[in-house]
Amino acid sequence: MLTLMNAQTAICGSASELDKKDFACAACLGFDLNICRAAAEAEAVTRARPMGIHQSGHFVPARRIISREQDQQDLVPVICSGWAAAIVTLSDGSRQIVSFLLPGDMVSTAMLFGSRPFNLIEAITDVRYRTFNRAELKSLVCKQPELFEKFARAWVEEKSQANQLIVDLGRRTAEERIARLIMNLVDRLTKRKMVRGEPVEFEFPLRQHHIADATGLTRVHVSKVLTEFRREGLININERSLTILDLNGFRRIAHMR
Amino acid sequence: MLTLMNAQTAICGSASELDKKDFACAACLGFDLNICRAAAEAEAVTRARPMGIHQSGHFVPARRIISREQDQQDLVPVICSGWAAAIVTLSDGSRQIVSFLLPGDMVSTAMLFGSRPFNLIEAITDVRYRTFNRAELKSLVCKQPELFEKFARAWVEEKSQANQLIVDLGRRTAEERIARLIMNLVDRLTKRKMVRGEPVEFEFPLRQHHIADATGLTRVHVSKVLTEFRREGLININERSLTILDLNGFRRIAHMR
DNA sequence: CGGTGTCTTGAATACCATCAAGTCTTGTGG
DNA sequence: CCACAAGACTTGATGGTATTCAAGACACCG
Repeated sequence: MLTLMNAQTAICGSASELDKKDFACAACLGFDLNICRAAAEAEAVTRARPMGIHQSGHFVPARRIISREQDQQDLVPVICSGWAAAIVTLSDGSRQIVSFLLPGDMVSTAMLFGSRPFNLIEAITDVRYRTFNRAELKSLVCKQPELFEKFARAWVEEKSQANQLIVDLGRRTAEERIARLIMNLVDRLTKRKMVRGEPVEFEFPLRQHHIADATGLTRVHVSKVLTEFRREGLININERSLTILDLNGFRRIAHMR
Repeated sequence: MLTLMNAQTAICGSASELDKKDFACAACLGFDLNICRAAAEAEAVTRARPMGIHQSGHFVPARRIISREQDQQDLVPVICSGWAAAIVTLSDGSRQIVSFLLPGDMVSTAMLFGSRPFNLIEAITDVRYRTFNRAELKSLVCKQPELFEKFARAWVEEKSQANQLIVDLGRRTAEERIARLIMNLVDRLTKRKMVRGEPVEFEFPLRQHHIADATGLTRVHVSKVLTEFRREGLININERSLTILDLNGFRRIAHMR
């Protein structure tokens, strides 16, 4: 049985490059949000009759695929560090990003029930993630009401995000979609304490093609809108970092209509 | 405590017009899919220490609102008969239909966890629905593994539908979106035995503005695409009934790309 | 230095929205 | 049952928005 401690050593990739803290739950940026703590606590609670979850840590470099549609039917991945994207690819090669995954995010709550994801997960930055055994995690979720509540909240959040994206893609302009995507990321990153304030500024590893795939636009048009935002002094992007210069003005665009 | 039997009498609306069978679970078109049977069985199982769910039947005429964003925080509605839509309204009056609700559908599995829905539910046809007490239903779901599995499946299905809609709105043409919407409804109605085959034909109460709101298009453009479909001999719509004349041709449009 | 990937820009085009009639349905009250 | 009004659908003209295509600027890297 792997425990939280020795899971940190069960890593694929060059050992020298990997830093222990990247898998240590106490240091995890998504600690308060994610299920690792709950799983660890559950393990502690049930130690009378030890009931640990099989899990393991993994490393994937930027731009590589974490899991395909058919992979890992019985494993539930959780992002420990880095950004990833859940992507649906159409037969003509066009892509739609269904969600961005940030540290502490489960890839999808539906995976707990063995839903065959028809999307693939791709690393945007270097990503460290942890996988849990699905059956074990599921039975633990059913037994631990507190853990169950955590999943319920994650599910509600996931559905709300999906609904918002549907409305954005169906009824909003290119400017609104891009502004809302950024504001959405600001909100989620703020919860993870990954945003420096006054002015709002944070690591922004997305390429324009990521923004295009997430907003249903083309790369070219994303470029035009972003330069327009820059020209108006709303935001600034460079060196993989995004600064919101005029927060109110930007909010107004994101919430317009 | 209301039971399944006397719930059928707890109906708002003119009693004469309401037919008992419209609420009778055994006659419910969504019987195999929905939670009513499971709830009834759970009641039977736990009769030693009776543990029923407070529920009640309701009637709403076509085009009227079933519930607003803030309504019914502690009630979980399930459609018994008729079609409804979950709609997000933007401040400029434009609307996006997030999902169509068919007999046997829960409005959203997320409601089980008290998620404040930021959309409203509107009846398309006359609708009969049943509401369950949220807290009671939730505790029942946690206790009954079989009921839990049913919810899990509904949850997975709901997420899958949402993801598909995201891809359709983000990356598909008007023709594809409309064709896929129709094929999606065919699939869901087939499961409910609400489709006559050879050629495929079924009750289709949607107005063109419903299709427009669901596909992110305008009413005018929906009209043009539909007449084009008709002109090509793919489908035929009249008298609130839709017939697919060229199933393969229509499938090809829906799945293209 | 060339190679690669990212971003930018402009022009041509496809797609869809908007506007404006006009026709056809559907529902309602007399 | 008819007359009328409101709503639903159709059609064509026009314009806007976003895509596609093509070319060039720029940085980074071996």
